[in-house]
Amino acid sequence: MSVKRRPAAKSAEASVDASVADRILEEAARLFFRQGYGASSIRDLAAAVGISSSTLYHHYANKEAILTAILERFMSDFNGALLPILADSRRPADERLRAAVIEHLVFSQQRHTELLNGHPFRHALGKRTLARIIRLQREYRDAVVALLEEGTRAGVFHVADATVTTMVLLDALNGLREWYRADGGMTITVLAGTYAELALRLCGATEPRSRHPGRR
Amino acid sequence: MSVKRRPAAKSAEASVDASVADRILEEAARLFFRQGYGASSIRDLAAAVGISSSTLYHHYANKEAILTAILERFMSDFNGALLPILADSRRPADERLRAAVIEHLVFSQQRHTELLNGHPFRHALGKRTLARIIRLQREYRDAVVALLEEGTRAGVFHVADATVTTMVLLDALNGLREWYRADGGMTITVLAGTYAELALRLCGATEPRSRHPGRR
DNA sequence: GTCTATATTGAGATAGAC
DNA sequence: GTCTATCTCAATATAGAC
Repeated sequence: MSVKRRPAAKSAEASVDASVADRILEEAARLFFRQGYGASSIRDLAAAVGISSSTLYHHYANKEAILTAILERFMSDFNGALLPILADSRRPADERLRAAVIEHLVFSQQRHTELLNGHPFRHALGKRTLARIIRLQREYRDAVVALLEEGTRAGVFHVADATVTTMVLLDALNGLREWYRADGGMTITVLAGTYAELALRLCGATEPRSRHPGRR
Repeated sequence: MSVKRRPAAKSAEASVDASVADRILEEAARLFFRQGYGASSIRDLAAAVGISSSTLYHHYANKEAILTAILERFMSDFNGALLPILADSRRPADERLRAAVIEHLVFSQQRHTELLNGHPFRHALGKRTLARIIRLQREYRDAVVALLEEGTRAGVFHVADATVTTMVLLDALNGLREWYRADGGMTITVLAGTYAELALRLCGATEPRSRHPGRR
């Protein structure tokens, strides 16, 4: 349970109609994102949800289980959205890459509080859980590598080292959430378009001169 | 004190001739890097250095002061190494970018345990300290933006949005430390060369056909 | 400058009633 | 399923002798 329906990008206030287990995940994601996992106490979380701390333990075994639930749900939803785009063999590689970059950024921004993967959290997770998370990340990464290789074989890309190029691309995409703030005037959609152009450049896609980004 | 001489990339064992304050920083960086700041206790650290926990407080006011010392020393050394490269107006922009990318990666790898900036640590630092750290980061970032703009004006680069392109580049460079392990067969020097090529591509530098990376 | 205690706080988690 | 009250422990930091 608690993995069922969920209003992905709830605007601001806590969902009124969501189950307690879901509201816990929602508030936990917000807290962990803002204050960090270690600095968010079980009591903080209980207060944010509006329940007592012991009620939390009725819904989740412990603090780590909450973090795990957030991460696994996000990652599996994320892969569910991205993998079909990457592997859609009917479209040319550059189109798929462009679409994937945009979806990656838009999806991540819509649910940015749940995007908690990063150095710190590795230390908070048990071995088995960490392994599952990493498997999901690797699945996505491998799909990107495969796309770059396929595109290079097709002559659409010119990628010398698909693995390194993929890491460069993904690190750039994931880095965005560290500095992007929605109130800065740049919409995520516009920004995603810019990133897509840069990704194509990175992969040595032949740039159509008509809409090349090389202007100031 | 403790900010003076320091053997930058000490191979493995603790320096015998270093001061206690320096050895504390060295072991703290290792511990924080491996286990995370929150998960490293003052007792762990004392044990690693081979002193009692109370002796630590003779050298540093508290745990945060140790983290601060590590971060500030690293960042200021880093800027000291990189800013002159970026701003060396005698060299063409593409050469400077290539050199900076390589130095960024090599420097970061040599002292990778000290490279602790990332989401988690922001929550461990006080406001004033955090502001100083961010100022140093911004100084570096601005220098990169300036280089991209200068190179574009000179026709060496074709960068549409220097700020976004800079973030893409820096996020990619900083992301490396999360997944790179020196025992994986790839030397950091080779890898840095690949990153430099990709950086030039990203900036729309006119690729000399003789050594273009577009081969498998 | 280093040590052996120890004070103090706040965390995660549980007991058991309703 | 939710609460109040509490246990237990580990962490930062300090006191004060040598």
